[in-house]
Amino acid sequence: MTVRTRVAPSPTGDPHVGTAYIALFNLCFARAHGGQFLLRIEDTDQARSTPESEQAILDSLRWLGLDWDEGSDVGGDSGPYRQSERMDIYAEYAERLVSEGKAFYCYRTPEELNELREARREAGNSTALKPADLMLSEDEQAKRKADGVPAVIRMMVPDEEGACVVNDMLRGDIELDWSMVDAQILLKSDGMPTYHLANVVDDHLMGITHVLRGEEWINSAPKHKLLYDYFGWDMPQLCHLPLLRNPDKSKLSKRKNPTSILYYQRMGFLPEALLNYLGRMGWSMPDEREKFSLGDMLASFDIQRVSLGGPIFDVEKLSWLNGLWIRENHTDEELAERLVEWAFNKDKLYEVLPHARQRMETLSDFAPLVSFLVSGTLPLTEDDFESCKGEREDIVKALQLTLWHLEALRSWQRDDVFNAVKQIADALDVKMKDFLAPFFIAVAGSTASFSVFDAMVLLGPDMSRARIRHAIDVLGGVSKKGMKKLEKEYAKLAS
RNA sequence: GUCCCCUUCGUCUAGUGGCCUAGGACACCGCCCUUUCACGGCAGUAACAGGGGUUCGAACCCCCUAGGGGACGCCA
Repeated sequence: MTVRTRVAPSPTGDPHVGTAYIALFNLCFARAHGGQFLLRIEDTDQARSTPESEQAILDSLRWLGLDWDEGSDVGGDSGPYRQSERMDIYAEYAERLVSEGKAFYCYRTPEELNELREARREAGNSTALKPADLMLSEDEQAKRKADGVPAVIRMMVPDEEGACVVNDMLRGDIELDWSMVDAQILLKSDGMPTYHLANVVDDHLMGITHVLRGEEWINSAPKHKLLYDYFGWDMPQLCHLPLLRNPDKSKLSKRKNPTSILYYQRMGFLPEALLNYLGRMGWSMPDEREKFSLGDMLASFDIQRVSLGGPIFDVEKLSWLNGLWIRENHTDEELAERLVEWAFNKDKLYEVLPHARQRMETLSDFAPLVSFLVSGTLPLTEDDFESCKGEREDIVKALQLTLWHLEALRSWQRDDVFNAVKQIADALDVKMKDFLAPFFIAVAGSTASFSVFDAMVLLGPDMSRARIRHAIDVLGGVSKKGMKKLEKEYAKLAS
């Protein structure tokens, strides 16, 4: 048995707890059956995958203790399929389908596609475009080709009534109407494969027998099944795991919750506790024990014990569990070691000393100056913002607009953060000095601190965003109506 | 809009036709321990979404309704 997890960097490059969640269950399922657990890094979208974002994922998984087996394709020089000179294998497979009439070149423009989808929706149908919808006359096809219109390769799909039956290890047979399945793009105009092609080809080449992935993939299973049929390959057994949710039950997202493993790391959660908690999401030990290690989980793993309701990620219970791990599994000596490893070490001191030293008269000035860097959520109250200029409403607005801008940031260097904040300050026509005041409170807990930009860089993107979000909450938050208004305003600023 | 998945305390869950007057954990509340707070101990509030079947018997099987979520991209 060979099981794989495909991991893709999130748009901002942060390692997502959802990725670790899926990886954990893949690992348990594979190892509990004496099989292999392989990892495959997704790198078909150049905009997302950078060497740094890929490395961050690998580091995070390793930090959690999720080690993958030999044969994984995790970048560097080791990967058999990801190296750019090998990317053309996907094109070859796509061409093979074209020559067999199972795929076709498509020269349609984005505008045309929008119109076609709109027409279908208005007719009350699904928006799935079929080969027949996309067909151009031979003349037109040749003309566009000659004009150099970008082409993609799409797969042929049945255009008939009826359903595709997909088997899921937890749900049994699922019937999905063929009418919902569109002529999926397999090869993009830049020559890169889409997930669907890459996924099927890689899994086949890697000898994957079982795929455990998130529930959001159920709807594309028919496409994958069809591709396996087209290639004449055996399809792996599928298993769709429930999705981790925000407190409002929507799919776990960083806009509503810290989702980066780095955040939990910086917050001071132990990897074994975080992993333990993820193992409790949608799964339980046969004896209902709350606290268990990866080894314990492995020893009693049974995929049938997965419950299908999407679990809400509850930081409070995670904290309790983390406390249990700290208190019950560490001697003073071990705890001291962990603290040193976490933040109380020379490297971290060197990071902050340049910012702190100008403000020190005695050594004892140091701790209060930097304590916010090793704190979790700051104990703020509304009164802390009293010294800030402007109405409370305007402060909240400034915080929220900037928060969105910071959420969109790809890179978290000092200049990037500075520019993002400055853009909003300029757009709102507020002097930088006044604009920054609430950010000092939110991020450092006080206006008497070193540069808020340096502070945010040291804290990292997720902790910084979480602090700003917390400040907004402390100030009373934004009403649903107000939020819509702000979103409109932000859209205007951003464009 | 179309299709798919899901539905047990506020939250995570146990439960696979009789052991269910539905069990555990977090949170909350109360008491005890304690010079404070926390930890720990004890106790309490709190759930089978609704309606129809099937069955001697249904949280569990079937159907309908409702609610929630997801998918419908040259993202994964």
